[in-house]
Amino acid sequence: MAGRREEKREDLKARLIEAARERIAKDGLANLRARDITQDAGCALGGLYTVFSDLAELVIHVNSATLKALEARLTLPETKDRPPTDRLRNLAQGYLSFAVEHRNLWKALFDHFPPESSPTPQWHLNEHLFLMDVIAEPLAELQPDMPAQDRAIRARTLFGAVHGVVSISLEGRFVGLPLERLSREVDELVQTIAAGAERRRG
Amino acid sequence: MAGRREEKREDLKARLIEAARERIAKDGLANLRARDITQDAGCALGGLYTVFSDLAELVIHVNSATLKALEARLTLPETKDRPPTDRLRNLAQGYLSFAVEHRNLWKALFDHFPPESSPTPQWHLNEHLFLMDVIAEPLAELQPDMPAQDRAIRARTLFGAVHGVVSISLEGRFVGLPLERLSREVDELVQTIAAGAERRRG
DNA sequence: GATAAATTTTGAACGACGTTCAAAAAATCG
DNA sequence: CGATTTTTTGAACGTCGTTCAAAATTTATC
Repeated sequence: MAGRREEKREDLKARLIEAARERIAKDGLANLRARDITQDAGCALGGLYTVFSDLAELVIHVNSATLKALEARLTLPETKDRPPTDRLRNLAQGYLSFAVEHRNLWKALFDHFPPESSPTPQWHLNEHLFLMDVIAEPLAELQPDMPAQDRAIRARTLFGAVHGVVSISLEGRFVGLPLERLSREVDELVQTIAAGAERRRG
Repeated sequence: MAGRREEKREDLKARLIEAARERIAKDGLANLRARDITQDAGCALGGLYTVFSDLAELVIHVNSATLKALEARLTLPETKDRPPTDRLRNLAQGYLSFAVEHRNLWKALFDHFPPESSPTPQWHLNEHLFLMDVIAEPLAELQPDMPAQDRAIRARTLFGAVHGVVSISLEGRFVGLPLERLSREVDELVQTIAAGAERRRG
């Protein structure tokens, strides 16, 4: 009967994360309430604070799950041996469709700012890095002579550009575009950047 | 003694906006408190609600002022008659430096989501459009044959790309870049996109 | 200028929230 | 089974945005 303690604790933790995940997916991060989560998870209000230090830490675990789902979506072997530009285009389209299909969970990735009292832990910051890696790989084929560090920075820039176009559209601060048109804009952006990179190669 | 009423009302409104602006600039949108604002503005807590329907509406007025400041920064006649690509590069650098110099006010532009009960008014949504216009102008020179509507969409994409790169960096979700390097990434991104646009012209 | 009526300003009070912690309940041990 | 430790509970606290009856002030009337 050893480890039964830890097991129950992990079970509660998982239930809380799942409850929070569903609430965020349905109503958005801004409408997340500790009382709703604990009710859904079947524990008392205080139970949440026996597992997490605060609500922000729970949200980080939800975001961690979202990042894993995004990684799964972006590492499908779909276009394993296509030209690097096509692989980048595919990544961008995958990012766009993930954002559209899981809008609230995706938005929570960027809308959540933990209080200064408990900043984002390093393990979660590191979880973002796969994004850079999946982008850097096709980039390496496009510009084999670029130093790895420059390539990492360039991957970040490419991600930022695609992410910016997607989020400007989905946050609806400007006039909304039909998804079809947004998809084309993203695709042309990636092609343009990829062509620009290739042109400088060698 | 006519209009004295309206005058006092407008004065209180201005004091509240300025107090909120200073609080956001110093401590960020997330730390904005109605009690702090009214104390700074020299009125009672309830006074805020005689002028604005809620705190969100006051924030919109602060964001309106920030957008006007950004517009002023981006419409300096600095590079009035330089090639269109240089003008785009200049706009991007101006956007970056504005974001760096007024980080919290700039962040508030994108972190503020009014509740569904009182969505962003049209007049404020319209205030964002100058951004599209200042970008569309050099784009028109680069691709004179592109239909105006396509150009408007393309301007949005270009803005989104630059904004994304800047915000990914300044929000510190990934490893931070030295400003100098960030500036170069933005510049090369704009040059690449501009070159890509020009290549397709005619 | 005194008094009444209308308007503006005030800040205590309210409900909702995240968080805490003493007490109750449950599990473990001798 | 009683004693002791551990876990779970939810009432209570402090803070927040917001409201609104009452107080203060301004305006109107004579």
